[in-house]
Amino acid sequence: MYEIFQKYLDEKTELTQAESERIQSFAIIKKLRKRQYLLQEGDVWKYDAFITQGCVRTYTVDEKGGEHVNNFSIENWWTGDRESLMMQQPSRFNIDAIEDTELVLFTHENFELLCKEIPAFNNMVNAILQRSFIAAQNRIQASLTLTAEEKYLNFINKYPGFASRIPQAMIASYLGMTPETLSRIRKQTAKK
Amino acid sequence: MYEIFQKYLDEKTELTQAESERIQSFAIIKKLRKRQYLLQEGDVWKYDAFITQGCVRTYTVDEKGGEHVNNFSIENWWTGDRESLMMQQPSRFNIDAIEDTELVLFTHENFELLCKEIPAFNNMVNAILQRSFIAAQNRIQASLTLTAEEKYLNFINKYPGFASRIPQAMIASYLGMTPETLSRIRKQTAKK
DNA sequence: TCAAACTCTTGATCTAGATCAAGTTTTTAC
DNA sequence: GTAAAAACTTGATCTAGATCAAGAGTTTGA
Repeated sequence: MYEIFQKYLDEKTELTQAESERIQSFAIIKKLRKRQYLLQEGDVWKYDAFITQGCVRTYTVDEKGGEHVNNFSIENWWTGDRESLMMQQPSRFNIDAIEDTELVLFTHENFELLCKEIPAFNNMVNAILQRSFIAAQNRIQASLTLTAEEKYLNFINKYPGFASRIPQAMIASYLGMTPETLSRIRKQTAKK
Repeated sequence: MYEIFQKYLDEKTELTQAESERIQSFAIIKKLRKRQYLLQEGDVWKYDAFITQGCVRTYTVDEKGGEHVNNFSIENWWTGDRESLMMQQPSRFNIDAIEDTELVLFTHENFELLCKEIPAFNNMVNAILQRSFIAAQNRIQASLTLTAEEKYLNFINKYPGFASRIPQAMIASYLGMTPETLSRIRKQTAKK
């Protein structure tokens, strides 16, 4: 499934044949079964990871055992724990597969090497980071200003297709509400 | 007050004399009085802005006129609206000064030029963005998992010094609660 | 220097969404 | 194919925090 990542690169950057090959030479293909962990709380995250197929969630577990979903990532997105990676510290997050998933991994060492060697690659990485940051800001904004119902409508509007492949309870958690509340909201909005 | 920005650069990067001068040649010094806008909703943001002195808030206004504070930025931090800047679209945010404030501005054109010309500068900018993203992720995490009281304690722990220079009502808004609730929490926690 | 305008506190009441508890439906795994 | 486990719904009740209201500081600016 490396072709999917290659296609992504081709869309986002202009690379020479040699550069493309250099990138591919570092790529590690990884497959996850549904429920399988990519990262477990307490481990140090060491990769840059691109999803070519499937869906993954990033979440924390509180003292009472409750799970809080921070993020979903699907094909053509990146995943991982930047904080753990940058600070070389144990992660507070778990990442596991919601569906059978395929990824392209780079060790961060190799990834940084690619960023240094290939300016176009570095620029692409920075552009992605910009967009991730903007998305995070918008999410904070939404959490401060929207009601539960508005958060849900905003979510399905922004990420159509997610609702059908991700269990409702996880979406509820991502939106900061209980599964019961989301169920009632869905019933409400279906009527309209 | 450019020296403060120069000091920041010296701490974060290794620049030649010529590079430092090149950067300074693009710098625009801007002063804001308390309450003065740096950016108003509907305008397109065109700068990269570093605060050398003072404090600024980024906020939105909802249909009912309620203000929602997204961010505070103080000296040695950056501010602005990345989304408006990147997409060249009217901003949904207002930014105004909580105290008399001094900034160093770069037009985004010049800023990008500096990034291209000076790799060390580009690297610094990317490192800042990384940290901003991590901070945003942590804020999302906190908003999903913490109670009102925990959010406040987390805030004063993370940003000691902010509480004394920013009006309580704005902090309450930033934390996603009403001023009344924050006032009661402070009374509560003072007792302990 | 003093009135107007903010800022913060405190109390009473209300409500969106949480929690608790049972079903019902769907998926999974042998 | 079917039993067990997940996933979802629905109802009853509860509660953290919101809203409304009024008073007590504190700042501000002419």
